[in-house]
Amino acid sequence: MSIKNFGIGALSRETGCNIETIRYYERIGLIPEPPRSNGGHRSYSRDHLRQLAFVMRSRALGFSISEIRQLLSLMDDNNSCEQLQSITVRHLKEINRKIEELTRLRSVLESAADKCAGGTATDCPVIDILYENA
Amino acid sequence: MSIKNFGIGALSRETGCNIETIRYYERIGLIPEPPRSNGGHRSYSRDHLRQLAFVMRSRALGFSISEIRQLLSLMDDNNSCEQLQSITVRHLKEINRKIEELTRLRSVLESAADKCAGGTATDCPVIDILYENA
DNA sequence: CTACAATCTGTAGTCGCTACAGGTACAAGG
DNA sequence: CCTTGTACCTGTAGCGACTACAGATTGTAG
Repeated sequence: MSIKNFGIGALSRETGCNIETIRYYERIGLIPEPPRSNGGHRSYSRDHLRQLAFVMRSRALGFSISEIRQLLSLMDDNNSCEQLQSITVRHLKEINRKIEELTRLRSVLESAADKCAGGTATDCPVIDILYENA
Repeated sequence: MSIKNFGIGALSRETGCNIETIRYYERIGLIPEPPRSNGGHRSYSRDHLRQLAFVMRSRALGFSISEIRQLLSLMDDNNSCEQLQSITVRHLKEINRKIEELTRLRSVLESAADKCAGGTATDCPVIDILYENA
């Protein structure tokens, strides 16, 4: 007498996750294999939905698949919070690195675009900057 | 009586570009096919080096391969500077979008990491945040 | 001449999906 | 019960931008 289960299409609609992606996550072991109907159709419960939502949220926050795997295994064990925090902090550092990098790129490109004055391509400042050694 | 040419290894050392990547760029037509020695080894000149440096610098500035293809074709034609500028500006917008996104992620993750107080994984604030619907 | 480094081609793997093709299951209407 | 239409199934191939081999050939210094 379980609460009503649902198919992969409904799970996809609920979570906004592509059907192919759901099957992909299952194949690589990020989410558990659900039970099947007699005909072989996947049958999901609320728990599956919750787990998929966790994975999706982690992805949206920029965690890689292998980082998510770590998070999941740390949650299963009766681990201390510290390891989870350390993964998060490492991830944060990486995000900060990316932000700095992009900010640097932006200033280079902005200065190039600003200098464009409608000449011909051969003396375009964009080209100059791309030829420069940074 | 050309200035002395060099092999792919030297080009790799000079530019810092991986040998396999150089061959890859040649295969996809980002850099021209160089002449070959009798035995079939590639023989590069200063011009090749310059072209590869251009491609690498563009990549480092975050341009995609197809964007670089556009830049190259615009340089070949006697085009106006404006098209080059417009590619650059489009690219800049994308970079700004990414910076904003990463900044958003950072604040979410920072607040999670800050709240970690050394409890067990089950009540870790990191986990809570990953389960939340953003 | 020999040894060893450099280079060659071609293919397959990476990551995180996405997009088929070609088949089977299920739910609703007649 | 039967048909229709959709949902779903598996398996494989593709994307971008490389990277990593394997196995053969070439170039060069002692």
